Amino acid sequence: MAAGQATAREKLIGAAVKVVREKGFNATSVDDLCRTAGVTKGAFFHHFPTKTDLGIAAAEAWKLHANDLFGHAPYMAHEDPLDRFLGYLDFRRDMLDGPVPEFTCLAGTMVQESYETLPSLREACQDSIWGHALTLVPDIEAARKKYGIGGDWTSESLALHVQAVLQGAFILAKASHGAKAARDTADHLIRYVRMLFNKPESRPEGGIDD
Amino acid sequence: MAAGQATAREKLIGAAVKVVREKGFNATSVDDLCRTAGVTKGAFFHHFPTKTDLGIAAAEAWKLHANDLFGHAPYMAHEDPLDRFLGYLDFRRDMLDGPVPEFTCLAGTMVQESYETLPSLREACQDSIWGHALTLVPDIEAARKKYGIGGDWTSESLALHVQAVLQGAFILAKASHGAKAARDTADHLIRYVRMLFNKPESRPEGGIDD
DNA sequence: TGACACATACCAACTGGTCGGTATGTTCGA
DNA sequence: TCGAACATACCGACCAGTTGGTATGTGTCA
Repeated sequence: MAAGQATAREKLIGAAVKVVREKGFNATSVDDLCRTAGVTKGAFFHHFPTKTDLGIAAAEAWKLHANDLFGHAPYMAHEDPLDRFLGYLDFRRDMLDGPVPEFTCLAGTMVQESYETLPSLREACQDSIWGHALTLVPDIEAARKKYGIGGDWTSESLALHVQAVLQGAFILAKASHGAKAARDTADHLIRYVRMLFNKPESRPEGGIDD
Repeated sequence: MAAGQATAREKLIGAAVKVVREKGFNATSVDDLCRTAGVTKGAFFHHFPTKTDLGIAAAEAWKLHANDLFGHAPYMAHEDPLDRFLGYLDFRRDMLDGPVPEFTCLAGTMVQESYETLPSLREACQDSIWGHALTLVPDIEAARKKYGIGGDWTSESLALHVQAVLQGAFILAKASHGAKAARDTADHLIRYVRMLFNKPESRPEGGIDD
């Protein structure tokens, strides 16, 4: 609290974010988490009444982390709301590289294992996913107004669709142990959004290849 | 195999499909599965060397079930390949009703918990997802030829994109304990495919509301 | 200033119960 | 009478969570 180092609580949340994304929530034991965090079991249950409560805290931390990361990314400097939205999508597609456990979503992983059995964790995951998705709504809404885009859809639903496609991309990446299918599906998403806003693929030279 | 009733093996696979979709793979115990199937533990380990092997068998059965269900659905009667493809998408969106555990994907659920820890199960899940996705490719390919649709994408990638969006829709449904967000994201997918094929929303009266 | 009361952070050993899996039958049709 | 298909009883490992304790503040009042 006062000093500089991470507390046991923070170390445990960090360990949960890491290990749960690799093994899933149920397969991650409290001992796993303590070992990874470098703390004892006593410290664990001092800070969290149950393992589920650590999951909830991790989901909250995950949302804050995501909103901080994407809220301060380079593309946020764009003046145009559509440029910011498209910048977000490009940024997310370009994140789909490196080891699979490093770009997947903690909340999306945990909710699959908890939605019928751990209501409080399910709720925390929903809050994490929705809480991030809805940060996109103002830009989408502004872009629609600015460019006069109508259509039979809401800005909220498009923001959630973006998250859905990314979550689906993570599953393909996990299933195939590689990111190619995930990148391809992100490209389809980007193509869709550009079509919605009448702004088809613009860059004259893509540069990247697979 | 020979007689009429389901064998213990078949009952166990059926139980796995049901219970794993509700609770996840790791949270489902062998005793759970035996209880649900109405067989004993001896029967379980007579047919499957490990719990993982039942997961693998369930993933295979899941693929066969899906390909049978969608291969014989009403929309398959359409002559036009694009109508069949769009019929598939409508059918899948309309399935997003009723209890969440009944429309979600077994393979997508299991792969999240196994991709880093159980290679053989991960592979079976990939085979299940890809094996179903690729059944869409011939119709997509034929529709592109018939209507002269080009674009910088492959038919395989679109087939996988469809599965990705559905998988993502399932996660939104699980997170929100309801199907609304899932249906909305399916609508975005349908809108995208129609735009790709220059066939915007056609029905004069949707009929359904939320 | 210092000593007492209290709170926070953490620790190692332990517990009751559950887990996946095994060992050893029993049943029954060919 | 043999083997496949089951059933029953059981095992050691591991699990989430508990216990009783220590070390280190922190506020407060004589």
